[in-house]
Amino acid sequence: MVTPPSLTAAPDSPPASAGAVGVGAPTAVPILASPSFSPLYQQIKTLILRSLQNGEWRPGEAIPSEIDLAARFKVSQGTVRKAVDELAAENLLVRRQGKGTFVATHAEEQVQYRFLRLASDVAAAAVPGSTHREFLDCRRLPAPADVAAALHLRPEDSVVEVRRVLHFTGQPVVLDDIWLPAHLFKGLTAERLSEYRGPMYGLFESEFGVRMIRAEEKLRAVSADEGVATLLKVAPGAPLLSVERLAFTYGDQPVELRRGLYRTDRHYYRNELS
Amino acid sequence: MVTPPSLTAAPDSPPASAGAVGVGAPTAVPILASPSFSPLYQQIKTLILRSLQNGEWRPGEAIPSEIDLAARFKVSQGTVRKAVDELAAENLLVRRQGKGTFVATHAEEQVQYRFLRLASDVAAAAVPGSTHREFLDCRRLPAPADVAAALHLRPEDSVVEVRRVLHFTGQPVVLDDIWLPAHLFKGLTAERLSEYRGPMYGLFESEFGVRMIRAEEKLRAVSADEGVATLLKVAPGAPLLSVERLAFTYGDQPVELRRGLYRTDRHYYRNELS
DNA sequence: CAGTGGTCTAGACCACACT
DNA sequence: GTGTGGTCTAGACCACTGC
Repeated sequence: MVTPPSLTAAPDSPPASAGAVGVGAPTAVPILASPSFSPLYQQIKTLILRSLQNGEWRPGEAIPSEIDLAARFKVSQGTVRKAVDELAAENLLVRRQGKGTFVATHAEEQVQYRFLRLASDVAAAAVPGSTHREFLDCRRLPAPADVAAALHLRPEDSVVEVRRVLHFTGQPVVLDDIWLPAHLFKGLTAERLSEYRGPMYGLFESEFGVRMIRAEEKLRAVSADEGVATLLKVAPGAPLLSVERLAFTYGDQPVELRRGLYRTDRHYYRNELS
Repeated sequence: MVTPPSLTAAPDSPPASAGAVGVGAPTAVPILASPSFSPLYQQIKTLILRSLQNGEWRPGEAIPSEIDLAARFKVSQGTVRKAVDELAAENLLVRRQGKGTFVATHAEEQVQYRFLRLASDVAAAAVPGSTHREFLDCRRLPAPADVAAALHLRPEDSVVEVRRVLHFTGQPVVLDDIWLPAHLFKGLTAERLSEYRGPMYGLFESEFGVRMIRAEEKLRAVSADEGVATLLKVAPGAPLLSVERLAFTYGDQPVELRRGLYRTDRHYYRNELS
């Protein structure tokens, strides 16, 4: 008999000082959040996540080195490493050997358009050839019921509604309707959207401090109604790919609902299964 | 000066005995495949992959314990662990604490329909409610040019062509045309397909030794032609989701081309972005 | 050169599953 | 209890980047 199973409270466990708990002896003493066991590296991961959320490190910046983090959390470098590994696997951090570990961003070089899965039938490269964004509308309005439900808003909350068209090589391909919680995006206008160079999520990061972490999409095939047909320059009734996206920021909080209609006569939506 | 950079040939490196290379001293001595450096755990990963491909361990079976593998490859348990971790992340292996590490399979409990991304608008659960598979056709024929190209076959090779309809809760939802290299699927008939309980890829594993590892899909919206409309019980011209899948086995070898048409009036194709 | 992430080892202990 | 994967540590060395 040593310790009761699945409850390994250290006899001399110190009061939770800064969050994580150190080890006294050469043996690890994981802190226990109570009945549910949580490994040390998971707790470290949560702490790093919190710092990311708090904006302690901004997108694109380097976070402290593993050695520094290990000292700060009073754990071994290997434990920090495992936490960072998982955050990198979730695309929240980016490791660069010899340089450091950086906060992921949508507003950067290669990994642009992380969430856009459209590819061209002809162009070998992805989409970014000659892209043009046309913003048709940007207004504040009370949240429609379905939008409020998806974004976890109250019926009296308001949202920003954006409508835009994406053109590739001169052709309209994507029509997006986008809803954002108005209280998070004060001052968002069609003009600022038009002026900004780079992906929309980059602007959201730098101007509003809202970082898109992950998203869920629901795809369907639909027929173009007349208004949509005109905007996308297809015949009424033409088949379009409907992509409904719910995007989340830290803590699985939904912060964007997007309903897109894609022309798929010259492009396709690519996906990888494994 | 110790060793020339990026070329760390061990002075006493033994001839590649069984594959991996041991360490003489308490210090690791990674073998080098030549100019391109490859960490030890990557080499171990390749060796495990080879054993999987050779069928040394069958789908669903347990592979040797980490300790055994470490002894076999003459590396530390930690190095084996990292190799296995990556293979588990790629869904080739499944770790089960306390029990062992198992070869992933499509023919098993929960993880069934790993590659089917359809979800129902109503049913909370995924699809597997009341599913019925109807096989319309299964024949051998010379590979059409596009199919041959996708599957890396020569024009004179032949393929097995399968046509089937998937029904959920009594309704036809999916029409699939499937092409398989005939030389890998000798003896595949509509009857055997109908008799088999469980996912098609499960039958491919157990009966033909072909394991689907990953797949690429291209999605588009299309209009139903008359033949398809009849089979899926929709109006001609109705929008359908077109899903073209190329599935790969070990070594990125393509072994299945599938063209699916999905009704998306009561179901949708779900996807996760991160 | 120093600093960063990346690899590897050896050993201890914990959580889980079976018998 | 035994054996499995899971966690944690400490220390050594390697590879890459930039001063």
